Amino acid sequence: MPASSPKTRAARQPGNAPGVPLSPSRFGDEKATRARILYAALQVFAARGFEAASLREITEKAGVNVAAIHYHFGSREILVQELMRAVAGPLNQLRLDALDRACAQGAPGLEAVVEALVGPPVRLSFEATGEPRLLIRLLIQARALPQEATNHAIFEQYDALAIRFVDAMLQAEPALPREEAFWRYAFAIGALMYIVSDSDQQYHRLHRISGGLCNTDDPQAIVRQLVAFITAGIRARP
Amino acid sequence: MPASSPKTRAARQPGNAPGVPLSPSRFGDEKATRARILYAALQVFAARGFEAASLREITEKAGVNVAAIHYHFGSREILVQELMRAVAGPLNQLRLDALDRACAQGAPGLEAVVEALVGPPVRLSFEATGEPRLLIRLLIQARALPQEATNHAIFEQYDALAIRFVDAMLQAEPALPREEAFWRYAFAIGALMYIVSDSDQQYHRLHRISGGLCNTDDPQAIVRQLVAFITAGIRARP
DNA sequence: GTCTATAACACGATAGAC
DNA sequence: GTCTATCGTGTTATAGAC
Repeated sequence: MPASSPKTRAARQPGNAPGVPLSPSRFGDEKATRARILYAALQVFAARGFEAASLREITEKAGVNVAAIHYHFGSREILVQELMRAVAGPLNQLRLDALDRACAQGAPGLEAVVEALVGPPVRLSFEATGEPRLLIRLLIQARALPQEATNHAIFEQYDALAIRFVDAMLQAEPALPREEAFWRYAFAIGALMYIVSDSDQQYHRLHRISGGLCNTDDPQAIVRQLVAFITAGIRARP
Repeated sequence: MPASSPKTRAARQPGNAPGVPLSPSRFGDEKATRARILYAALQVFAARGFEAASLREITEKAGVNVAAIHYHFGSREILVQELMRAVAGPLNQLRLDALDRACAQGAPGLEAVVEALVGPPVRLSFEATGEPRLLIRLLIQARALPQEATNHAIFEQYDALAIRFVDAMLQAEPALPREEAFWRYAFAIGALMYIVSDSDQQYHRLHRISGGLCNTDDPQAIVRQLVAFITAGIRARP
């Protein structure tokens, strides 16, 4: 593994502006090989898992050569890290922006705080990528299988996000004990990730077992249901 | 892939009694090769993911030969299926038993229903296996990566469980609309799985970001927090 | 039932032509 | 920047001795 120049040159290349929501065309110039690899990697890693996915499947989907990944990223592991950064960063920025907007109109109520937490990921997951739910499925797998490559890349920014939102929850509900606020933040994230991942194309579990009552393809319905459930849960007497 | 006799003979072999909680020794006779393979498979699949794990790592951990898996199970895929069945069956039976016990003392309150839903998996996950949380991590991965092998094996029994518990929720809270009951059942499962998987040996995210306030190694605390949050969420006005 | 040996193939990575 | 060819390794699965 020599520190050859193409790798380091490719690693410095911008390719993806921070804070920009994901979409097939927003990993950079859609024609650029690097951008096409990243989007194909999103699809394949989300569908197969990080360890199980192969670079060959990614390059086939991207329509590029196998060697292109090593030229543009240097290694499989670096590709994973850059993908996670490209996914987690914009998503969390949307949440922080939503929280800032809520705070700009005075001290936000609990509903507004929870909406800022769950609204952006649900909407982004459905609207911003070609196939919905890829994004959340990728994050679920980063959690399900802790790996050095994925965790170090994303945990730091998620920790800061959590503390920011817990503080906002505590400000909206001053009677809430600090310990409960942290537990319930975690419960909220769990409910969010589970429901978004639930309804993938093949199974639609909740839709099926509810006899069609729950439309898990409607992001507005998901957000509405999540906010009602989570706010009531946060307000529960310990 | 000829339908040779050893495979089918091995597949019929009982090896694991239904309804028995999981533990290293309860996949069957602890000395039996088949039982040792199953327990090693639980550990390795939970740690690495279904596709990424190799049979070699499983057989090394079980102290058996590589060929033993093919002799006792026939193929990698059948091993996965039998493992999922051995994991999901006993867990859900514990939940149904707990619900039955609650119903035996008259119509159960919502707290009792939720406790029957989340208590058994939390306790089983911590107490019944050598390494805690292996069990839930396995189920999370079965959800995160939909595969024919895992999903068909477990979804049917989970569907029945869901409907049983939603009915119990509706009986405890007659004013609750049926649609909301299904949404909130899914949210409860999401919160449960997320919190149990959160605190694996390396990261302990919630414990860390809460500054040590939340003890995610205490199953009683987890169940208490889950029940408070979920019951309040279920009772939310739509 | 358990082992060794090996077939048949997919993987990540790299060298080197263009 | 992009391709082909290939190396070395690890994988599932099976054949056959014991």
